[in-house]
Amino acid sequence: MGTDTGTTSGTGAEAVPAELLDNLAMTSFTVIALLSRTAAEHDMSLTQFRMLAILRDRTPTMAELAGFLGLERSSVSGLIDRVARRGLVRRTASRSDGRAVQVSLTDDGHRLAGQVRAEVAGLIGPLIGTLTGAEQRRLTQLLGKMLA
Amino acid sequence: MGTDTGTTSGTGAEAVPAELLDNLAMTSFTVIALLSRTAAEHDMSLTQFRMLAILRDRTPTMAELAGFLGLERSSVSGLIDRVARRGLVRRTASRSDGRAVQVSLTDDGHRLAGQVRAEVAGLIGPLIGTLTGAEQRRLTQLLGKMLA
DNA sequence: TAACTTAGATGGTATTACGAATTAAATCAA
DNA sequence: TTGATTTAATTCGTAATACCATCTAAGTTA
Repeated sequence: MGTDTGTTSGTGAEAVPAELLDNLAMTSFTVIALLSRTAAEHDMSLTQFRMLAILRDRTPTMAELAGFLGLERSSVSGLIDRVARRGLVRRTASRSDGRAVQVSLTDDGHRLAGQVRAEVAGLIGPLIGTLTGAEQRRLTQLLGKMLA
Repeated sequence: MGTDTGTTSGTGAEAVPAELLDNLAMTSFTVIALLSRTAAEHDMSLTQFRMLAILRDRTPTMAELAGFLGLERSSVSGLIDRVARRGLVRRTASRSDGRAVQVSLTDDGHRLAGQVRAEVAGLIGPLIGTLTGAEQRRLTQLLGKMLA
């Protein structure tokens, strides 16, 4: 009793194996903590880091960016304010819509985004280093299937 | 160039495959977002939810709890204040150390923690439902090995 | 007993994120 | 074309998060 999430022999593949749930949660917390720490070393929040990653290959409007981040537009205004103050992103008036604002990375922003990504890769290395090459490929594939 | 994280034929298993890095990050954001949303529906933050999960099978001191959460002790004080105000946790004076405080879940806290966990399982279900049973077991095992 | 260390709480600050209200531009209707 | 409505973004006020520095009380050590 207590944990009602065990691998019950139910009506098919519906019940979530408790161990998978736990492993997914723990992995996620580990990865996110790692991303946060790396971002923090560059005086960035996790959200700012996400934003930089998103802007690497996009130039969205404020509303679109809010959509990507799952935030309200009002939240993104302040977020961009702070990052723009540091010269990492730039606001450009949209030519097609006089109300809209296009957000893009500056050169500094591009540099920082790339650098942080490399650092993250360095930190994730030891984590996935416990897996053999074949296991890494299998994990990549399984996660990919799940996300699809 | 630009992305310096490709699967370089390096000195062994050191380089991080970019795709694995991306899949891990995306999975983590997905899972964390799911946890956050579920917590938010119960007027809890992600940290509060983590705290509840931790307290399910522990009765740590404030300092120990801070260690589990990776937070400063001062941050945990306020965190516990807010959750205790809602009757989910309880502070008890430690008998072995007059300075220390033991934190434990109340019955309400236990109930809520269990309920939220069940809801999370329900939301993760569709995600991992794309995998066959065998794939789920393999994923569980791979994540477990990585976390070990 | 005096000096030090540790546990927790408190106060002040910056950030985050929200909702409500505001301004300006765009669209739709008459 | 004017007037009403919708939409994009910002601003304002609020609550929560988390930090650091500081404080108090309780332990430990010299």
